[in-house]
Amino acid sequence: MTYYKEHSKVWVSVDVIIFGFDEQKLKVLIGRRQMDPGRGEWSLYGGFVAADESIDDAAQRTLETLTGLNNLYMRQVGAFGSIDRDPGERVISIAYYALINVKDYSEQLRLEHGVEWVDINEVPPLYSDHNKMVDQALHIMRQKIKTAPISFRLLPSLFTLTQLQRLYEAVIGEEVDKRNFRKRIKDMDFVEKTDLIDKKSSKRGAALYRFNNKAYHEDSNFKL
Amino acid sequence: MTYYKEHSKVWVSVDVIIFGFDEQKLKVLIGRRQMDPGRGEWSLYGGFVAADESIDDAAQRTLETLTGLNNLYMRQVGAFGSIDRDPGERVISIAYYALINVKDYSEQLRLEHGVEWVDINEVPPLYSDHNKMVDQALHIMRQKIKTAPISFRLLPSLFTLTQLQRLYEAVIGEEVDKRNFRKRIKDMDFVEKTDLIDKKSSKRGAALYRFNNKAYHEDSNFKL
DNA sequence: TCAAAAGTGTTAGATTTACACCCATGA
DNA sequence: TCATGGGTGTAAATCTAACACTTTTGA
Repeated sequence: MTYYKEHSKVWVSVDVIIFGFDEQKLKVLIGRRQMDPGRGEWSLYGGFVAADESIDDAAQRTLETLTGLNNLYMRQVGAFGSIDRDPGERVISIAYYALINVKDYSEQLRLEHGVEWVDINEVPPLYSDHNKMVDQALHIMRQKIKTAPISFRLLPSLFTLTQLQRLYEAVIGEEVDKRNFRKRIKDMDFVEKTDLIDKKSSKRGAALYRFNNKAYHEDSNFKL
Repeated sequence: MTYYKEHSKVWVSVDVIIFGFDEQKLKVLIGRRQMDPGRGEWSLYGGFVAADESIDDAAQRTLETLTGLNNLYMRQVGAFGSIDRDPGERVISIAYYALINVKDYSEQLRLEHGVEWVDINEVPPLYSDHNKMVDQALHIMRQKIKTAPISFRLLPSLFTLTQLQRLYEAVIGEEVDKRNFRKRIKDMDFVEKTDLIDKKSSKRGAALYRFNNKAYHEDSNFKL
């Protein structure tokens, strides 16, 4: 195939913006770069795309290496390809964002990889164009959370309506009216009230709800 | 940088979904592939990303090579990276969509490149994953046209409200009410009525409008 | 007993939708 | 004169937004 050979190849990597929700805050997982160039700078977690894997598989592998989890919600953000975005060599990177329930992430694995949850509103300057990636990922997620049931990927399988509302507020960055919010949730038959009570958050206790994915697929009218 | 060398490089290309509006139809520009593999198959127009250009520049260059135009609206759709998406070699491709006023595209250049406008509803099977690219581009454009003034990139600088409506209908794929549509447009002060009359489309003649980009940026309330 | 979070309806205002006729003109 | 596309307003229905008090219970 001499046709291809006229052109030059480049390294392609993936970078993953991992969102989590904890202590009423939306967080993102970052760590100090362990290698040159940029050693010691705050950075997203990433990896190179191998010759024998798709970019989606590379992202999945990267995410699983870091978290030990392989069934997380993940979507592409886009490709980042300035010539000198990587100070070492020409590398084109494809960003993905993933959603995780913080409690599902083994503290041991987190420490082993030296990554930390930082508040989305307090992200420090990151290596290369990683801040841009985070901004774009957040922008996409903000749209998505209004029209698709992704909130439940960030919460425990049982959650209270207040938790759901706090998460929603943390993502869109503004507060919403409690009664109006609950009204909208009650219209969604696939968010089911259980007869379990959460007593951690209040003395009175709050009803625990569950997302019924099957019911959602039968009648997916989602609108927040 | 031995760190990079542990990994393998791949070819990266760009593919451009060029949308145009003509004869009340939304069209996309495709041609027969001139090279192996896939010679003769319908395909998007694309090109390889060179070592010394950003992916955005590669897309711009590709678009300009094909159209001779360099100030078109263009946005990234996303990266496509299945292992065997290209039957020849491993190539990761980044798709972009561009908007063009069909009248601005030199017929001579079009013929030289052997590309054709086909109705978005009649796109034939395309090379590799190009149909998927077109679908995703269209999906993004459908969202975008409701919240951003991109319609005007597909129309002549002077246009009638009926043209604008037909374009909008062609993009979203359904008809809308004439009076309600015009009401919404009249609320946008940056769509300015000129005192020119278009006599081509009707005996009575229709007022020609113009998009005032400066006025838009001063007060960008766009909602269709 | 009181502090703290859970839970619950109504109303006014804004937005959206549906709908039908007259106008100007060239053929 | 008539066929064709241009142009215009109103009313009902729906959706959205604002708003405050009672309940439960552990400390």
